[in-house]
Amino acid sequence: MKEFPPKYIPNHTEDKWHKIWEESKIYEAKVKPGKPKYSVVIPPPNITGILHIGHILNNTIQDIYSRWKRMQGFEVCWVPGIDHAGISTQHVLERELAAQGKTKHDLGREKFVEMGWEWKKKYGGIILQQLRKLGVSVDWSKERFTLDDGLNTAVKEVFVDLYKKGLIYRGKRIVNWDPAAQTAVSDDEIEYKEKKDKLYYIRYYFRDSEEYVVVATTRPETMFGDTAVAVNPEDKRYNLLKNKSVIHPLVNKNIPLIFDDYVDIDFGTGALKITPAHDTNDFEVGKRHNLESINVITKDSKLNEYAGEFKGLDIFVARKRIVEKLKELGNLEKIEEITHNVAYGSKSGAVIEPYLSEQWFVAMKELAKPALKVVNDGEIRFHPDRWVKTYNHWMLNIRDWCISRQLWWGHQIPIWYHNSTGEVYCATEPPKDIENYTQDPDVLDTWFSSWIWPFSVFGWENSMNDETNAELKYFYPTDFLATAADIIFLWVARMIMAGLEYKKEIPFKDVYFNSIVRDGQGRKMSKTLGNSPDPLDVMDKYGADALRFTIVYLAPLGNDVLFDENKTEIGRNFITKLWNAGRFIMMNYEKADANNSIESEPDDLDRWMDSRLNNTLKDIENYLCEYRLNDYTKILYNFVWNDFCDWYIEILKVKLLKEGADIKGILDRAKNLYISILKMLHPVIPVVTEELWHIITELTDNSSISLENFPALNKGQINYELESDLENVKELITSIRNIRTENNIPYSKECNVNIKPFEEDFGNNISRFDYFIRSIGRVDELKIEKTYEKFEEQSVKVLPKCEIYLSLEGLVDKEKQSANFKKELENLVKYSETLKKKLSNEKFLEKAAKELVDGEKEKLKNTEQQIMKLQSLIG
RNA sequence: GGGCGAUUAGCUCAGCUGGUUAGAGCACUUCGCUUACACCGAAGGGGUCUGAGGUUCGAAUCCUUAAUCGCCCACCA
Repeated sequence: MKEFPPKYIPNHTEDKWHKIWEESKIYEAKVKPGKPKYSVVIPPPNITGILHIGHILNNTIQDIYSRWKRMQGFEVCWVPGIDHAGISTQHVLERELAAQGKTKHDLGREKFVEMGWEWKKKYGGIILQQLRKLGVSVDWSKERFTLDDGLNTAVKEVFVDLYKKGLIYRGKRIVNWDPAAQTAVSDDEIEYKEKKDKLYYIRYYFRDSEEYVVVATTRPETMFGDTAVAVNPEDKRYNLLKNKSVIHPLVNKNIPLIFDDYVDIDFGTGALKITPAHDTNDFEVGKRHNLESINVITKDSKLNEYAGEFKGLDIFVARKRIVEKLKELGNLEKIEEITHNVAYGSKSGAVIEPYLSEQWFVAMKELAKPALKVVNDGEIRFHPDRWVKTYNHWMLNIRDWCISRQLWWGHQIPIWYHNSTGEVYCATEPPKDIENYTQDPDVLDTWFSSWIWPFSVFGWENSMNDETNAELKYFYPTDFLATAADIIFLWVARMIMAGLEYKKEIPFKDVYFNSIVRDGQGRKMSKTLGNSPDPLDVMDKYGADALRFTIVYLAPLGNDVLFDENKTEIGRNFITKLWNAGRFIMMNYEKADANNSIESEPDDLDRWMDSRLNNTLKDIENYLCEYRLNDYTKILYNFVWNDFCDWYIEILKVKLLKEGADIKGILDRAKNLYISILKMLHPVIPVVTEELWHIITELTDNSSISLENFPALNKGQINYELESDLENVKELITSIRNIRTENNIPYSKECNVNIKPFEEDFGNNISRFDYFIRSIGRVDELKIEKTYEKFEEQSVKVLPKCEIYLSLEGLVDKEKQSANFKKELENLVKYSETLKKKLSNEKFLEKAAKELVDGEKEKLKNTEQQIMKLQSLIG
């Protein structure tokens, strides 16, 4: 027998198994015709990212399903990878250059991109390295990068195809401009924050008149782009002013007063300046009234030549100067303090400017239609399903997707312009006479490569290789996607659209939106708050399995998780308990050698445990199918701790001590149960179960529990009657212990106990278990008989089906006991009254199910019997 | 402004399609080194389920409404 280590040392064991698993390539997936497959693609973490607690939850969930399905005989393929994260990475690179006093222009595009690849080589895989610590069973041989050659080919193919279908077009639109990153960003990359600001009321005078209209603005610097002042046509105040013009306060020009429904009569003065180039709504108004759009701000948010004397000033500086000037000129009516939402780039933190520019767009309406259908028809299922509503709302109001970014790091748009004719050339390869063409300098939004992730990772490059690619054919569509709900539009919806467009098939069947992890006070984890514990530290301190178990245990489907580092004790303590249970079983084998007893048959206790095990197995299957992962861990936690350790092992101790016990037989049965438990737990705590399995089975090769079969449900072993008998026995034992505690009887002292059942049947039933009532109840003599006369020195407890008498040689605390009786009696009387009331209700008897009524009658009978006994004891 | 979710013991949460004298873990109290485990064992105390209406024989569970907290979407100068 191998030595069973007294303590589990996570770090060492985890490193060992992670290495063995990776080297023996057991998680590499192959095309196996005829064998069912289960495939998952990882949500590729950002190249610039580092592991946080959210990743732990997300990847543990994927690992649980991968391991579970693998143990159920599926060919499991879980593809890892990373995202090139356009804006973030460019930001990091530029910051690095800035530290050397350089800009990207000093390097030039080619060198800059090279620098990106160098950086990727050096740091890009950090997060995947960190993920290895978690013990994920991904197929490392299939690792992909959203900017690798294969992805690049696929991205170009999709772009060209959509362009040829007319779904990609170029247009001059107001986009969200990030002046720090100097690129367009999508709506989804913006955060709104409340900010205190000033609202400036400015007079626009009518020509040759003392009359004026007042408009309010928070951004006076854009007024050089004003091309109208608008009021609502229904607004009586302005009725008489049709066809009039006002004078621009700073530029000597007329601007028309126009009438448009968009203007809110009740807000401010009811008049609004229209600056089409710098506001989305103004742009729409401008289009309706054929107004000119004048862009007055440069890409780096300075005023341009339209601003006259203010040209070249940063907009925030210009704002102050312009206000001063307006004051001088007498055009400033007043300034109000207001709080409003301001848009910030979620990556750069800079204030986002609405900016008019040429960008590339994907027309989304047609792509969205089939994608809506598959989700509403249930072909793709969301968990929890309330996200379908959110999805529908967005998809029905979908807007065209701005896909061009003015960056260098990313997939450059496969568009070339003829140098002299300006003709547009779009193809996956450059034009032959490349010297006459210039490629569009922009790159594609990062999500343009992410949205084809589920099929591009399997080698999809174009519709041609679609047919011939065996991996793609076998593994697509994938089965499961676990992700955070905040990228439902950015990523999930778009993957569905791309999958349907290019594979004519959904990209995944089940989507699990995992919880958002918050800190102990419910605050979002954030760098600035410093409330996000480093998962590597936590894993180092408690073990990766402990963290995995804890985070899943705490994460209910659809709700947030409040995570505190010290909560990891839940998982750590559980693992220790599991470890020691195994250690106990193995320790006892030593005693088996000298033992020459005959083989024993399984007894009621074994049958009870088999029943509990299969019930647990049944629940596990349901929970995992319903994506209730916290329930999966919870039920195992309770099963192992309560049923297996607290009762089964405790009773086992008694059985082992019995004269002539079949020690080996008893332990073998326990060991088999324990191995089943290890397998049931393996998906969530892979390393410790692997280690224990090897110790227990004494396997020394590189075989793995993760390749074993998951325990199969045997419904025939479920025995509710026996389980309820055991519940009664447990209640009896608990009551005996209770009496002992109340009378301060030391553990070492055994007592004599008489159980007086109200019914013969009950007595017969429990007398089967008398040997362990005696031993774990610390009972010397146990009598179970209906007729028993009590002596003086005894303590009594009345249960629903029997009385318990415990002899005390010493003193019985009679006062305490009768106080207890009275209290109990009070409760029972109250209870019996509610039962009586219920049972005397005609309608209840008439309408409620028969079993329910009978159940209530039974309860009343028991309760009244208890009451009678108690009364006689008091009296 | 629109939508979604939450509100159950001191804390964190279970309680699925209405019928349990409302459960768990942590914390708390009192014992306890007993053939694994003090990261442990035993026994206990503690809540009427945010408020108000309603449906029902019966509601923590369904409906209406209010309050509080949180998230998402839109954004009015």
